[in-house]
Amino acid sequence: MAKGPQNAISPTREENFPEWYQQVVRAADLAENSEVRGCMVIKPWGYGVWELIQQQLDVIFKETGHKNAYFPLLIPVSYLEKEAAHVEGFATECAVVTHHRLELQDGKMVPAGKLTEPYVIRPTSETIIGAAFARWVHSYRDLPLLINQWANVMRWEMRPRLFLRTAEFLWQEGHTAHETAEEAMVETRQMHEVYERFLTDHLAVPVIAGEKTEAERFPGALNTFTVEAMVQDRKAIQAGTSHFLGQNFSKAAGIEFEGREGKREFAWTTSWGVSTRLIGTLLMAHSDDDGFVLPPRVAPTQVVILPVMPKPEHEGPILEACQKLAAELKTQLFHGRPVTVEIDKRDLGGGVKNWEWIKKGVPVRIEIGPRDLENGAVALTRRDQTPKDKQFIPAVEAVSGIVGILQSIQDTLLERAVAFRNEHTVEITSMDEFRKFFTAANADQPETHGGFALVHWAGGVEEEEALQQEMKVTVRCIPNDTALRGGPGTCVLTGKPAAGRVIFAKSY
RNA sequence: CGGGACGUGGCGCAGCCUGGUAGCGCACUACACUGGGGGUGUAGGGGUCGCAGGUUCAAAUCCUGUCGUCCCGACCA
Repeated sequence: MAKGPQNAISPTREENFPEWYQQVVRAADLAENSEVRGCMVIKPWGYGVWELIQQQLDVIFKETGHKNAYFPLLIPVSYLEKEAAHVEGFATECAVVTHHRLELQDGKMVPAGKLTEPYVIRPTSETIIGAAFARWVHSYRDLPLLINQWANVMRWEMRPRLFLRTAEFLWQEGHTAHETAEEAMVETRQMHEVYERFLTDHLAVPVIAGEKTEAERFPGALNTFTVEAMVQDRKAIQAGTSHFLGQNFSKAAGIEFEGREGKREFAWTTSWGVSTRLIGTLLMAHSDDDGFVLPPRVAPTQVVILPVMPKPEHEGPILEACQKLAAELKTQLFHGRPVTVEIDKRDLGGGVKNWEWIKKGVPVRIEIGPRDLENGAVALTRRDQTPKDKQFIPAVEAVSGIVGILQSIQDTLLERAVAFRNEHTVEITSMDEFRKFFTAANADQPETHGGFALVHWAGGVEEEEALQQEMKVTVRCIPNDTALRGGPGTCVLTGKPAAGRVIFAKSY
């Protein structure tokens, strides 16, 4: 029994958060960088998490009346020109396709067959979906149009980070068109609430839901709603946005219909999306210095069974017991789905397997050895507790109790995240305090500092940009929650009357 | 795109300053002993040093360019 490092991940969160993040992604076998700049290979364990996110969100989308469809990857450049603010927002990060053929010249493949009109690889699909909507909508009877697309998009980011900001990423983008502004706003808010609920109930990540200020709004949108999570370095991460696009995109794309009064009207559109960034959010919200910690609802495997077979003669009976237990566990339903179980039969020694699963973040590990077989017991360990907190319980209890245990882990993760966020959310009433809160004591090697600051705010785009310049903080949102929002007060910067508080934070 | 660091077997690194064709730890393979916190021993396999040029009798080591990665900034799901 050699002693290893105390934690499986080095450096720890405290020592170097960005590096810790990279190490967890790798240790948990979630993804790796590929040979293509800024693009990642999502490995089975990471993709398994995405599949669960997808499946569960998809159910909610369908429940709320949406249907899936698929639109082209390539968008004619001219489409982007139609909405001024939109082009400006995305122009600098578009990958452009200019040719449609390769020819061999001097042993090298060179592009040939220049396209008359170049395409961009979609950075988002408002424009091309808008063009389709324009063809589909003729009458108010065709509305609302409620469409969702699961797709990949590409944004040529300057500084990619696995899951958080990759050049290509997977997401879903909802696009809807409505007869009236009110209806479109109801839709926008509905999806905003769906995201809030999903993050909280499924990912165990508490969020502050609210509206973006003008400075942070989606290019071309009239209102943007966001759910903002706090991760363990106390920064904010925008986890899902819903946009009320007004008639900007319908005018640009020509989504017109004949209204009830017989007049031509432009539709009111919305769009909303979440991406594989959710996996990065999950990771930074829950993981510890031993690796990934998965909320059971999105764990590709919820229970791993580790056979302990000191002698060859144990193999038969123990594997049999493992299979029996696995079969029984699978009869249990957790949130409507059979508990997912894997038996790790690999011939690896001692704690090696155990630590692998710890690093991958599997919610429950169950060991079955010869002693347990005699006692009809199993050794159960939860990922939300330390590896030492192993409990020996009768096998039947493991089966009957598994759903409760999974739910308990799910709840614990949420509680911890809520506690962490509350601990680092402060009300601030002066610029001195504000600067102090958002300034690291050690500028060269900034320690973890800051958090969410609730402040009265009456500033505009310019003031926000100034603060971003000065200390990298931005208004994350104007919270919906009236308790957070509070009553009227005095703007911390300008001294002008402010309607309520906003959340400031440094962000990803 | 601006500032900084770096690219040597799967991973982490040394070697580079003072050029002479590659080394360490972990991982991997086999066998044995082990086996409920990642164990031990023995024997092995694997790299031409990101890529492209240049200097040189000779380059991982020097020069130029380029691509990529990481951190900070600007931009962003």
